Amino acid sequence: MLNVTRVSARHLSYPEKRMNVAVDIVIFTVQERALKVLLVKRGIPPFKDQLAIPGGFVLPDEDLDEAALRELREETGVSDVYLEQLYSFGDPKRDPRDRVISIAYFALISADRTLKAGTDASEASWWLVRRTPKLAFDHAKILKYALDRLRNKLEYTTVGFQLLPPKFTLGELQGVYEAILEKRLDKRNFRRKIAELKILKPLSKEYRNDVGRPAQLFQFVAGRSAKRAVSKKGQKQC
Amino acid sequence: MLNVTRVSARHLSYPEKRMNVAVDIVIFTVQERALKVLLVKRGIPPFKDQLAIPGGFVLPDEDLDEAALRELREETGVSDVYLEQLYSFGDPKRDPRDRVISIAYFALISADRTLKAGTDASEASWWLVRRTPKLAFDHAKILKYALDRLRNKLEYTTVGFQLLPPKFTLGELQGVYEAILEKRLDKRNFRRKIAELKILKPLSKEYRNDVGRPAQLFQFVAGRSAKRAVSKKGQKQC
DNA sequence: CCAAAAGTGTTGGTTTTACACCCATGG
DNA sequence: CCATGGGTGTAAAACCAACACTTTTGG
Repeated sequence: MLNVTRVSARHLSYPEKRMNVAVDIVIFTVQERALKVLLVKRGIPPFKDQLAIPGGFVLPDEDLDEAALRELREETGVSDVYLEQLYSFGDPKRDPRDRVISIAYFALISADRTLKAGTDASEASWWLVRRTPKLAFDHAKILKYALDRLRNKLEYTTVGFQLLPPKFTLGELQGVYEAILEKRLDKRNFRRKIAELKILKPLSKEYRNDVGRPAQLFQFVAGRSAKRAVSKKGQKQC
Repeated sequence: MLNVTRVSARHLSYPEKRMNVAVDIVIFTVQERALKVLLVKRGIPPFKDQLAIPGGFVLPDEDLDEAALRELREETGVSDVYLEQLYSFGDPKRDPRDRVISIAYFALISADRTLKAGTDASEASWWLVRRTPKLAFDHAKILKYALDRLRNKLEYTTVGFQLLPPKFTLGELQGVYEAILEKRLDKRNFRRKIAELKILKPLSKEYRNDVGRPAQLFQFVAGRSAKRAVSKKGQKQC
């Protein structure tokens, strides 16, 4: 409205060449206090026998999110997880055989979920994020991007809870944060911050004890908008 | 590494159907202390004669960023602007005629740049972000998404400077922030924050005076990594 | 009784907000 | 001399980081 500056613009027109569109999903979990990512071994070229982030092509009538969910189900047998679009990668040379645009997603699944066997020969397994081997395509770049995003989101949202089972202890929760941020956090400060968010309900009379004193179990209640989340930028590494 | 959980995974295979891939660019500027967005009137169906965000198809050998830059140049005659990928939209019905995946970008251009005439009949003009008419496709959603992102980035990065000419006053800078955040900021607090960033060089003996006392001109020096940027979450609206 | 993890408050430093007056120029 | 925007400091409140000991259980 209201402005006089005008320029001409090219007409939009339909192109000569269409492209392959895939979704690739960086699936994270935390096991044994370490952040892990699900990788599959490719059964076919290109990059046959190398490890890759799970993914697949978007079907003609599928929304991108649907495609990502479907792939996630196919690879892991799991639905109902946290899933978020990450970034799109479109280097014309990223697939050596044909042009493929990849819409990358990241997903968080809780450690208690065991993955069920899929339908074909490729196998998927969990790898320590810090010890991944060479990956197919530009998947190392995608993984790095996902990791950065996860770290950032941890500090201003409550995504971290997605990595835990429905009932968990504060120690486990802190373990998730420490695994992802790769630093130790102060227990008292951490608990104070979590408490301020008012998003945890203590389960009365429910405790867990492996070793040591039994810990109160909590449940995540998404309730209010979780403003300032758990962050500790400058906290000294213990 | 190290984990034993395994699931089968579908082979990746090349799909039957390819798709159209487009880039759409939300181009912002600040003029007269208001945030504006560049819209083009579509010359061809679908949505002929409606307003849309500028965009076009990705060419077969073009990276996504290149495609966005090219479109930006074609629509505005301007290169060398801030450009960032936003999100990808892929609802199968978003284009009524054929399936088109849109990779959305947002760009910031400084108010001093006048757009040069393009090469064909469609015309582009600046619209107040708060007063845009009905847009073609899902472009209203894309615009909203871009606006949210811009607001957020303003608070923890220095993107705001991209909306100003090379030389500017602190009043102008504050005006950009106020236009985007849609709230008044405290002058002294704003200036203190900017000063802490140490990213502005005062231009000695250079002043601007329209009305009132002449204001010192500054230059943006990208220099150091600009940690905590200008933010004022809970600042009282004056 | 030992080992292990759970649980719990206080203090000092830093950051953020609120707030008001004088200055230089043009008309 | 009036109108306009430029320029500047301080005090109170909120927030954040550092830090150590007691409790409960199992073995």
